[in-house]
Amino acid sequence: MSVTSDRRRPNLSTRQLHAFLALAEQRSFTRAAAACHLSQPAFSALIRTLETELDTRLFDRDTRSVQLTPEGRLFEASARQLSDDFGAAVSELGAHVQGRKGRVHVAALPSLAAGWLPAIFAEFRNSSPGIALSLSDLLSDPCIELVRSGKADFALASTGAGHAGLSFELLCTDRFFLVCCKDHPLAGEKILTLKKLVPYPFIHMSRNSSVRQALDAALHPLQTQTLLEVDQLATVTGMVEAGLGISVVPALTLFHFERQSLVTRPLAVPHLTRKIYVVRRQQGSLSVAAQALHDLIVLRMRG
Amino acid sequence: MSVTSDRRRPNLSTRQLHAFLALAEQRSFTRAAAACHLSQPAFSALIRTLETELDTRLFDRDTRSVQLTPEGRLFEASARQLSDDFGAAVSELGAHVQGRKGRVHVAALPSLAAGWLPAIFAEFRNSSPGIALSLSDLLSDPCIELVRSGKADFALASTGAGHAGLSFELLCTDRFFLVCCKDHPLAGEKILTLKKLVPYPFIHMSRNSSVRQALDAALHPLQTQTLLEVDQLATVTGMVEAGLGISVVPALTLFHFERQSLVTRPLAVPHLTRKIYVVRRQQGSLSVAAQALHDLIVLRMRG
DNA sequence: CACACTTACGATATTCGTAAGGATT
DNA sequence: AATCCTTACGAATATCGTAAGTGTG
Repeated sequence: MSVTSDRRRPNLSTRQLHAFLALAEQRSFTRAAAACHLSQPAFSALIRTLETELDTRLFDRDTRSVQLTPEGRLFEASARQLSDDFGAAVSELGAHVQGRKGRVHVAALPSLAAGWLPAIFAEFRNSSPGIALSLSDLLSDPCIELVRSGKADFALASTGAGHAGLSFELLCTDRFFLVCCKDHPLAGEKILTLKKLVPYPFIHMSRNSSVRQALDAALHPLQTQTLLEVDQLATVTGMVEAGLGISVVPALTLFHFERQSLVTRPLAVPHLTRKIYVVRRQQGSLSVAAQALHDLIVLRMRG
Repeated sequence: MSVTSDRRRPNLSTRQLHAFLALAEQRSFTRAAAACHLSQPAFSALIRTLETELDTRLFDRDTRSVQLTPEGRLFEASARQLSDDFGAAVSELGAHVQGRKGRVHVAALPSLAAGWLPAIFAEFRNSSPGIALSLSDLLSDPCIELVRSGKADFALASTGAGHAGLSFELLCTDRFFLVCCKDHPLAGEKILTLKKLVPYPFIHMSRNSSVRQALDAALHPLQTQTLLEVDQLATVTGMVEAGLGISVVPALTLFHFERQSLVTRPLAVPHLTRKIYVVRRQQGSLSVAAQALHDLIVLRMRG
């Protein structure tokens, strides 16, 4: 029976590589064994098994001198390279595991991306400066699509619809506020119901925005006087500030409306909420970096 | 007590690498175990050990699906590269060990290089086409210097002087021949002694050649009529053929004198010999390729 | 309940360190 | 005699395969 199997896939370990290199440098079993924290006979056996597995004498050992054979010298270059590459791979992996390196791609609704996330990102960047951050500030559906395709690690979106393969975890329930000019009749109202709002001209977000969808659902069957539909919250700010109309937006967007001439007032409409979900793929864990950012987001929102 | 030592130098084996890659491809412990010729639990333990040593979960294993974690995907690229590099290094080494690849640098006296070695080299090249051959055709001293400096694997030279660190193994004892024109008075002599030669004009090799040194030693105290001293045997051929004089050369150089107009006759001078040695460094073995060529040279000369 | 991974466990192999052996200076 | 590598050997450790356990569709 032939024993060619050993030749085909010798089982080498990094310890053997390290031992080989130590011996090549020290040219002494005794010193190299000490450098490897091994007894000298154990070290000797380590080298012997390496030579057996490679089916070659790597060292000429005269009692008085130890030196590489020509084949050993050939292997030395490979061994050094391999050892370095191993070290680099392990240390790269370690950096990712420890959160010192990595990349996180978050998809989030524009309203969150502009107002609430910046502080979170700043805090995360401060504690994990080695993590590269990407943020896609898009509407719910494109956000979710980025997660599904694997381009984003997770999303902060508002659709609760059951997408197969995705998991939706409720992050928070966003209550709505009236936004109007300081001198608007509604600015002094104690209790703001939807019925009190509808007589006034409205600046709306476009229909595919999460803000608008939550609002429309709550208004039904009331009708508003829609003065304008816009895509960006910043535009709403400008329009309302110019006195063209009022608007209704979730708490997390109030960042856009902190201005002298404007007033923001909570609505007394319990069922008018926008739910924000953390959306991620159902199977497959997050990277260490993504998990850390996820945890921070959840902590700052709920903790 | 902290246990950071495992993190610093994890002991990985090529089997673990191979197992990892098999599982990453097959996405099934059962199939990957089969591919590695292991029982499934043993394979499972192999992966667990790898994850422990790297201090990371590399696979998300739901009972129903197995897939890489983000960190696992990161490591996959490194693992594939490392596995390939290992294979390349081992196979390169194997090729050298089996004599399918390699390089041999021989230093040899010009007289051997031109006449006797070509057939040897041809035979060696035929049986070992992957071995790159170098030949330095120099006088003894430069040949030996190439060996001492490690530039040549071994030399075929004639100095028996004791150089420290070099070993001299007698390869053959070269007897001398008269070379003269077919119509020269000596061409018909039955028994050729040195005394019969000295009256005639001599074409000599230069004093630092091995041929000349052996000859001078044997002549003493006889004196020859030195017509000319030249460096190359081929020049001797031309001079003798032109009828300018006679010469005395070792058997291994007779290749130069196989010509219609010339006669070569053995000398009856037992102590006139040139000894050819195989010179190599005392410690340190020859490469597989060099050893093979060495063995062939010894075999063809002595066998 | 069928399938796939994990845990349990006894048997086998490997690897360790101590101690003795052999060769060279 | 001193030094350095190898061999011998009992002990500790690791790894294997079989079989039982666990969780999910």
